[in-house]
Amino acid sequence: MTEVRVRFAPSPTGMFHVGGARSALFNWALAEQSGGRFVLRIEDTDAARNRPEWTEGIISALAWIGISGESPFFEGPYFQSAYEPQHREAAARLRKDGRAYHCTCTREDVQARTGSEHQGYDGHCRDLGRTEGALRFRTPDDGVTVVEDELRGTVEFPNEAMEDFVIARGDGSPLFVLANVVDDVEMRITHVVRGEEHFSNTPKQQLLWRALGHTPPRWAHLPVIVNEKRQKLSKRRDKVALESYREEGYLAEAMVNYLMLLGWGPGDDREIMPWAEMVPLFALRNVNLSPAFFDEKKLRAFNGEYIRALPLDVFIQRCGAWLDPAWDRDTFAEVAELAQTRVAVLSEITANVDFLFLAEPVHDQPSWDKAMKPGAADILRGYASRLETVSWAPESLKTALEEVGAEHGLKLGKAQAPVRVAVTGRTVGLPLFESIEVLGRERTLDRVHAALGKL
RNA sequence: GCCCCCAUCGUCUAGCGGCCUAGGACACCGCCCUUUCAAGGCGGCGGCACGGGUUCGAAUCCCGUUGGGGGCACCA
Repeated sequence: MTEVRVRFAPSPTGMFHVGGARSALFNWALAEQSGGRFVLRIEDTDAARNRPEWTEGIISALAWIGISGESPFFEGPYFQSAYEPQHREAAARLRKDGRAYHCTCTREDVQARTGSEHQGYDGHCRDLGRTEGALRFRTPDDGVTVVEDELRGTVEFPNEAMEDFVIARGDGSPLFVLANVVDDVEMRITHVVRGEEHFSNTPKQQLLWRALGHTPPRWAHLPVIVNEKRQKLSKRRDKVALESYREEGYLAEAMVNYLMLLGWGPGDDREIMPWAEMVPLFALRNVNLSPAFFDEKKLRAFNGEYIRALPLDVFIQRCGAWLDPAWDRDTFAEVAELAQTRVAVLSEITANVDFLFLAEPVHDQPSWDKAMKPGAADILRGYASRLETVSWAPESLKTALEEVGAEHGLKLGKAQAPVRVAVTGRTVGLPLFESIEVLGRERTLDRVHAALGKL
């Protein structure tokens, strides 16, 4: 059995996005489960739109989700631009074999002749024996081109609807459709697993594979990922950059897990599943064919699951990047466990613990108004006086506030509100008495008095 | 306009002719727990787009309709 060689071929024309990540992951799973190879090829032949930082972005984003040269299944990255000689050579060969011909027609010429902007090229230059102009591939006039897609089965494309397409520009530079095929041939790709947006190109590419004297690979076209409006995710419209999710504090493990579930499922009732368990289960034939909506809410839920599953020390370490470097890590460690069930994305850690490190709690007027109802001053005054002498532990701090509340006919739930806002600045947050314990007597008293002064 | 694909709760999916009174997850709504908020537990809401066939039997197979999506560059 020949080795499975899949590829992922992004073009560095923007931030690496979640759709690409899912395609990469599916390919990665295929390579890993079969002991094959995952070839990364950067299609950098559109100089006008490429930028080196996009290339770096792709590579680092892939590494983030576990796809990198550290794995024996990884091969590359190759850069398409380096293969231009081969592309030109292939074009020349097709020309020589009579499979392609030069054409000097402009778009306007063709439209003028066909009288329609929807009609494709009319084959005008086919037999004119031109020696310059764009190079067009001669497509069959009738019959059908049959594509065997791993997900959709046999699909027939009428050749009548396929124009003689351009494979090289007038200046001889190769076009995507050609370069892509030549590279795949060159890199001995056995399975082309890519987004559905490439499906329409497949009959053309298959014709090219054959014209070049090779057996086409197995094709599999993945459904696209859509936004809430059911349209293909767009870099301009939608939040799609993997990097932005990373920066928000999504864990790679959660992202990988979620992405794998877009269009595919392990088959049982489990969803939270580590990569290693998914790999042997993954199969192209079980991939759904309809577009999947990228639901950030669900991603969030997954991320929360993964965060909670983290050992405490790992959680503490992972929070590091989101905490102000000036904030004391030992202090943070004291409340980290309490925070762990309260953050769904790591960036949320800040709002949970900032009160411990800031000179004054964050100023939040709505929270203040909500908590400082009439009677709040009595609670704060009463609690302040007990704070002077109470034994400094959560239980006694709690009892003290319960007593103050009781004096004013308030249950703890009500009585804690003004104290919480005075101490942390917010109406919601970590358990109050543990927070106070860590904050310390002096600072707590200062804050309660400060609040009293503002009332 | 032309070519192609797709169709199970709001969303992601399980289902691959009888195990389906259609299962799970997210979201949403209750209740419990509770110092706030989470987390956790329990429960609820909610779907096979429609119409024809095939079959003893259809969410599952076929056809049509409708609805979505992708593609039609001297871009990748």
